[in-house]
Amino acid sequence: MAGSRGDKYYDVFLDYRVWLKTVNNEGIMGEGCFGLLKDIKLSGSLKQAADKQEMSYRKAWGIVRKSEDLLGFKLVDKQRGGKDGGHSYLTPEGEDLISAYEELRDDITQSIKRVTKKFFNKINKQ
Amino acid sequence: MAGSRGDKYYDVFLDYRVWLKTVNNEGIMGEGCFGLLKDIKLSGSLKQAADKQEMSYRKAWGIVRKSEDLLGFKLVDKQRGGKDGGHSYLTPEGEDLISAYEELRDDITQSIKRVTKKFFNKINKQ
DNA sequence: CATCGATATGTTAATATAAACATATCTACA
DNA sequence: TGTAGATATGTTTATATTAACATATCGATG
Repeated sequence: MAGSRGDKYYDVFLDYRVWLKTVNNEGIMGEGCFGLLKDIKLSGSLKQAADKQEMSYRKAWGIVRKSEDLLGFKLVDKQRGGKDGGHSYLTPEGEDLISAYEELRDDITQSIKRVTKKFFNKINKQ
Repeated sequence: MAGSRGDKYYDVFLDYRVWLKTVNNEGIMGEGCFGLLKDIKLSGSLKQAADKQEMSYRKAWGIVRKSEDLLGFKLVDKQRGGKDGGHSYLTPEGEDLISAYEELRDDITQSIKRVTKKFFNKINKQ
């Protein structure tokens, strides 16, 4: 029976989240912002990135703005008007941030995998 | 200036959270529940544990109940009535869970520290 | 110089989460 | 046998987070 003592806990798992935050505990960047920035890099458009991430443009714009406001510098170089209506590109700082974050996330994923294995070994032995 | 390019990012840091969850993505245990269980172990009382964690008894009780409901077994052996009004002790399963979780958390803390160092080295070099 | 499509942003409605309030139940012990 | 103090739980209020709606602006190009 699911959850009962003695089964192998196949129905539970360890989950985690990481954020870059200000010392004032305000979230600068998490998975949402990261995904957005990555898709901006791919598509050259905040709107397209928002669509890809299945969030409203309003929300996506707000996430980027908050992040930039907290950091004090631009992550995205945004242009409006013109034939295509506008476009968005990552600034060098934006590029730096997502590559560092990606590396961070990969590293933590490994850690979590290792710890998860250990955790469930321990639990299942008991 | 805080946040501006070129400073050492002293004003930002990496934060994280971990949870034990059901595959249905319901939280079984996080820091809140862990802290409670630990204080129940120390005090022998859900009420005292709630006070220690600075949360209402109602909330504490709900956290433990949800956790137990999802797992399908008891984490706390609760007795009511009597001279002292009642008491709560961890079940062997509860003991197992907090010791495993504690080990898990310690391990992840180490991982995060290592990754944080790497992250900020990278960021600050750029 | 009108259009189109993306950026920009205020406002309001809907949900979800958490806090607060209220009240009942249990039982060793004086 | 009434009391005290902790467990047990429904209900409601408040708060925070997210989604939805509405509307303005910009500017290369036909």
